[in-house]
Amino acid sequence: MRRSGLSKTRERIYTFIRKFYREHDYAPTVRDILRGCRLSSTAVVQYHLNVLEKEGRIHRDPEVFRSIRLADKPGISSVPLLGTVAAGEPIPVPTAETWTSQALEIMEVPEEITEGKQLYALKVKGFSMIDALIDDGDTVLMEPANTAEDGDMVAVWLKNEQEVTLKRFYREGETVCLRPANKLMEPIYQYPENVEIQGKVSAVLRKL
Amino acid sequence: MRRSGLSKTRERIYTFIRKFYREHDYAPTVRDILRGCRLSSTAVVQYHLNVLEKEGRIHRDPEVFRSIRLADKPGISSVPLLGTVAAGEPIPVPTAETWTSQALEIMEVPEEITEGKQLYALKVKGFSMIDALIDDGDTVLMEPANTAEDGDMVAVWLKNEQEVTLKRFYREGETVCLRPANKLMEPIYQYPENVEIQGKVSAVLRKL
DNA sequence: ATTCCAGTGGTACACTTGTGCTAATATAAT
DNA sequence: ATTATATTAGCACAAGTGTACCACTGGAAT
Repeated sequence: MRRSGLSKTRERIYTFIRKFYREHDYAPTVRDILRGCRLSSTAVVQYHLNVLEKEGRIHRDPEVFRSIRLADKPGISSVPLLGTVAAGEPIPVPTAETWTSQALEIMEVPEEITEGKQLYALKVKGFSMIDALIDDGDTVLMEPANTAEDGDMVAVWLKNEQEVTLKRFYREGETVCLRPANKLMEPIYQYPENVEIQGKVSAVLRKL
Repeated sequence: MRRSGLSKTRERIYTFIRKFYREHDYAPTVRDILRGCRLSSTAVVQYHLNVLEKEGRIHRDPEVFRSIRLADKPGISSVPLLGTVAAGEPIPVPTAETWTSQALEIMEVPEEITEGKQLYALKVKGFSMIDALIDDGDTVLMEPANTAEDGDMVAVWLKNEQEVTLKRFYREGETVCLRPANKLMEPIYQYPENVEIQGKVSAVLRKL
């Protein structure tokens, strides 16, 4: 008998449960495991399930069919809400530590929006970004960035003006053109030395 | 029978399943639902589960105990994208059949946004709603409604003008005041006979 | 040897569960 | 009123299911 090391059948059972969960999104029964692991007695399965539970690797409710749960979690992208952004304030740029340590809240967003990228969220205060069609109370999802491509919606820090605005970014010869998303309003032109890109706006979320 | 609006028992069953999942991490049986919703026949539960499955809100494997799975992953709701909305077009109002049958796409959004409510999504085409801070290409999440409270952002159909706009709704004596979200722009006043509420705007989603 | 124990096999019981069937009721449309 | 459709009700059956029980194997410690 192997005192050190893991029981082979028990590991096969455990991995089978994982596999079964991936394929069905619900737990297998004792007899599902029996067939899946080519065992010949429900008692064997029962025995190993009891051990696995005692080891804390699974949970079960007595007498409830398909009640096996793994000490495991589904992966949804959670995004830290790092603070608020208002007119005249620089946007806080997150570091590895601030990422979750000083998060006010963890927001859960679909992967569709993040596309796997590491984003952070900011709550917009005031109407200073209304020309970017961003309202008071909206949430913006930011992607950390120092540079931008033409057409990107970026958060820029204007050194002389000492303020942050959200604009679409275009290079035009020697200057930089910053266009509001709202086409009714006029673009502004700046020298590259005066603009500092703080991040790309990846999405806007408005809850009414 | 109510053709518009959702079956009450069916919604109770659906929310019970969600609640049960939150509490147990596995699906309820038909009889769990029966007891939890204080119904008196498994056939009633079976009937509504069949409808829910036809509507695409749940999935089941035949003859498998506790095989109910929600179309919504935990923390994420799926919302049918029913079409586009542009100036001069009425907003399509969904019925039970159109819910998933004619959905162009199923969008996944955080449950934080839907708050459990049954919403549908529309893609905005053109700039007709820019005074509501809604851009071309934005997605609006609509909640079906015929009435509105003061301050609600609603989609209204103006009969005389034959067009839909998104505005904030206020009653002012005999008339109805419709305010653009953009405070730079002027509100319009209408007689109640001319406005027909098509739904509440529950959220705005902009992907850049 | 003997004892101990993790692990395996086989089986049976009592209960649970999805489903099918029939009937009844309620509301809407004609 | 009549028809159609949605919903509720009661019940029975076959199969699925967790669990208890007993017997057995093989290696390790004594």
